[in-house]
Amino acid sequence: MTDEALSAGAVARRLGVAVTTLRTWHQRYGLGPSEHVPGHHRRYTPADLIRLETMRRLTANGVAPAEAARWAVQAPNAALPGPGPRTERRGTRDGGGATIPVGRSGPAARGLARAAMRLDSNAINEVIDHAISTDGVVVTWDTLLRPVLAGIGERHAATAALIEVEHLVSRCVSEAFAAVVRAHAPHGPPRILLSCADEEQHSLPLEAFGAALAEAGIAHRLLGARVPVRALLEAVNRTGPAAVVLWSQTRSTADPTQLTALLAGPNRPLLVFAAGPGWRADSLPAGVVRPVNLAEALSLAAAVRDSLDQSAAG
Amino acid sequence: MTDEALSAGAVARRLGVAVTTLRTWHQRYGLGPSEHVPGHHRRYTPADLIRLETMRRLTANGVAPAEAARWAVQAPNAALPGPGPRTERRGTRDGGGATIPVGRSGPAARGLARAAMRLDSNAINEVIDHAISTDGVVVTWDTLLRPVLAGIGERHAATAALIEVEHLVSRCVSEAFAAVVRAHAPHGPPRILLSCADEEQHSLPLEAFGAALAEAGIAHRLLGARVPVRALLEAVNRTGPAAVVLWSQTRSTADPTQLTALLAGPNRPLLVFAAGPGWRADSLPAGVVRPVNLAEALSLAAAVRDSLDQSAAG
DNA sequence: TACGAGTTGCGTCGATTCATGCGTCGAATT
DNA sequence: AATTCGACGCATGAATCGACGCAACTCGTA
Repeated sequence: MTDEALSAGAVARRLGVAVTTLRTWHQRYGLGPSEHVPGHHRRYTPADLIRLETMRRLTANGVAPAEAARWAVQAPNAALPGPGPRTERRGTRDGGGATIPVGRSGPAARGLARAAMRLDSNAINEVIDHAISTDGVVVTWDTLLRPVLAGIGERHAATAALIEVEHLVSRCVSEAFAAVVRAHAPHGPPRILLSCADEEQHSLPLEAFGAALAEAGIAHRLLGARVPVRALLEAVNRTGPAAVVLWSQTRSTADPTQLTALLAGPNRPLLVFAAGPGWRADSLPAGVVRPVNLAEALSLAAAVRDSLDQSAAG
Repeated sequence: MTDEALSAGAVARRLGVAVTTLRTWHQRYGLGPSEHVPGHHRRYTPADLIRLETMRRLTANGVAPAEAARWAVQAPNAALPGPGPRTERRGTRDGGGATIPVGRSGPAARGLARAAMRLDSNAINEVIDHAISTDGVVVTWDTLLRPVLAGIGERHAATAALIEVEHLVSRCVSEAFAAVVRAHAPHGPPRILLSCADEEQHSLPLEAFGAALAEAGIAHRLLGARVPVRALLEAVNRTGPAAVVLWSQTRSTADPTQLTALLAGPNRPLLVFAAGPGWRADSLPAGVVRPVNLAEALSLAAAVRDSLDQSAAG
C-alpha cells in the first residue's frame, strides 16, 4: 500500500518550514529519514514524521534547536517538560535565522516568535494558552506577548514585511484573551468600560486589560478600536460605567478633549483612565489617572470595584 | 443494459489523451474500469467516465496527477469550475421602526438586536453561542448574524450612530467564531489559507468561513484583514496551501491582479477562491472559483480536504 | 556599549533523481 | 483485421540533492 512515504516538500509544507531547513536539520542534527541513500530523494516515514513533529513542538516552546533535535532523535514522543523554564544553559547559544528579535525575553518568547514565523497558529495558540494558564494574563502580556509583538512591529516597520505574521499573531492573542474572558464567569454587572480613543486602531492592549480584569473576577465592557467620541459618550450615557479606560497607542490619537468630554458628560464616570503611551502626562485634565502598566491599571480597577461594593453595602 | 461500455480508444479520444495513458493511469493509480479481467479489454462504464473526467479536469488545472487520481477515485464529482447553481434571491423588506432593522429574520435576530442596543455583551454571547450550537455556523451566519450586522451597518451608515454597537457585536461574533475554532480539534496540517484582499477591512465573513471549516473538521489558516498582496504571496510561498480564499467585500478592493499573482506564484495553490460580493464574475482569471455563499464554499473546501498531500509517494 | 563568536533558518546554484505522458513491440482479444 | 493488452523505454519538466553562503539573532567579552 502507499504507506505514507512523504517527500521532502510535502513534509516541509506540513511542518511549515522550508525544504532547505529539513535538509539542514538532517545534515546538522541527523534528524532525517531513517533510511536514506545519499544522493537519492528523502522519503519520510510516519516514524520520521513523529520525530520531526516533536522537533517542531520543542522549538515552538523555546527549546534551542540543537537541543530539541537531540531530544527528538532519542525520545520521539516526548511531552513538553513540565517544569519548563529550567533549561540547562550550559555552553549552548541560541541563534537567529530569519526570526523576530525578542532579546532576553525568555525561551517562550523565542518559541512564540518561531511559531509565528511559520504562521503556525496551532503552535502559537498552544504557547499562549500555556503561558496564560501558568503565569496569568498580566505576566504573559508583559514578558511574552508584548515583546514578541513589539519585535514583529519593529521588523515590519523597517522592512514592510511580516505583515501577515503580525496579523496572525494579533488574532491569536485576541482569541486567547477572548477565551480567558469567556472562561471566567463574570459575576455582577460590568461597571468598567474599555474603549480605544478616536481613530486608535490598536485594541490588543485593551483586550489584555479586559482579560486581566476577567481573570481577577471583574466584569467589564469592551468597545474596541476606532471609537468616535460621540459613540463613546453615547455608550457612557447609556450604560453609566463607574470607570472608563481610554487607550491611546500613539500621540496622534491622544486628544485630551476626549477625556474632558467624558468628565463633562451628564453621567460622569467615577474614574477615567488615560491608558497607553500616547497620552502626555502634562496635558491631562484633572481627575484623570494615568496607569503606567497593566499591573497598575489592574490594581486601580480593583480599587474602584471595592469602593463600589462598599458604597453599595453602606 | 450495456450502457455505453466504451472501449479504451473511444474514451481516450473523448478525453483527449493517448490510449496508453489510460492504461498507465489504471496501472499506476488504480484509476480504471470498475470491473476488469486482466488480459481482457477494458470497458469503461459511465461512472468510470465521470472519474476520468474529474481526473482530466484536475490535472488540467495543475493538480499533481497522483494526487488528482486519488481525489478522482474518492470524490468523483468534485465541482471545480463554472458558475454554481442559481442563488435564491429574494427581496427582503424590513419593517423598520424599532431599533435595528433585522427584517423577518426570526425572533432570535430581534433578541440579538435588542441585546446589542443595550451593549450587553453577555446576552449577545449567549444568543450567538446558543444559535451556533443549535443550528451550526452556516445557518447561524446566514439567518442570524448577517442580517443583524447588515441592519446595524445600514442604520449606522444612515445616521452615523450605533458605531459602538457595531463594534461590540462584531467583536462578540468574532469571539464566538474563535471559540468554535478552538473547540474543534483540527486534525492534520492547515492546507487552506483564508485572507482578506488588499485594503479589505471586513474579515468577519472570513472568520465565519473559518468557523464553518473547523466545524467540518477542516483545518485552516486565517490571516485577517488588510493583507497586502506581497504579504499574501509571502504567506502562500512559505506555507504552500492547497487552497487560498480571498475575500473582497466591496468592488473597490476586488482587484483581479491579486488572483493572477496568486496563480502565477512559484508555489501555486491548487485552488483559488474569489469569495465575497466584491468580485465581478467576468473579470476573474481562469482557474479561479467563485462560490456564491458559505455553503457552497464549504463543500468546495471539503473536496480539497481529501487530498492528503503525498504527491511524491512511491 | 560595541564587537566578535556561535547558531540557525533559508535562498541560490548546478547536478541529479523522479514522476508522468506517451510511443513501440509481440501476443492476445474482439 | 482492427484494437487492445501488458511490458518496457524514452523524453521532459518538476522536485530535490548537496554545497555554499548570507543575514540576523544571542551572548560573552572587552
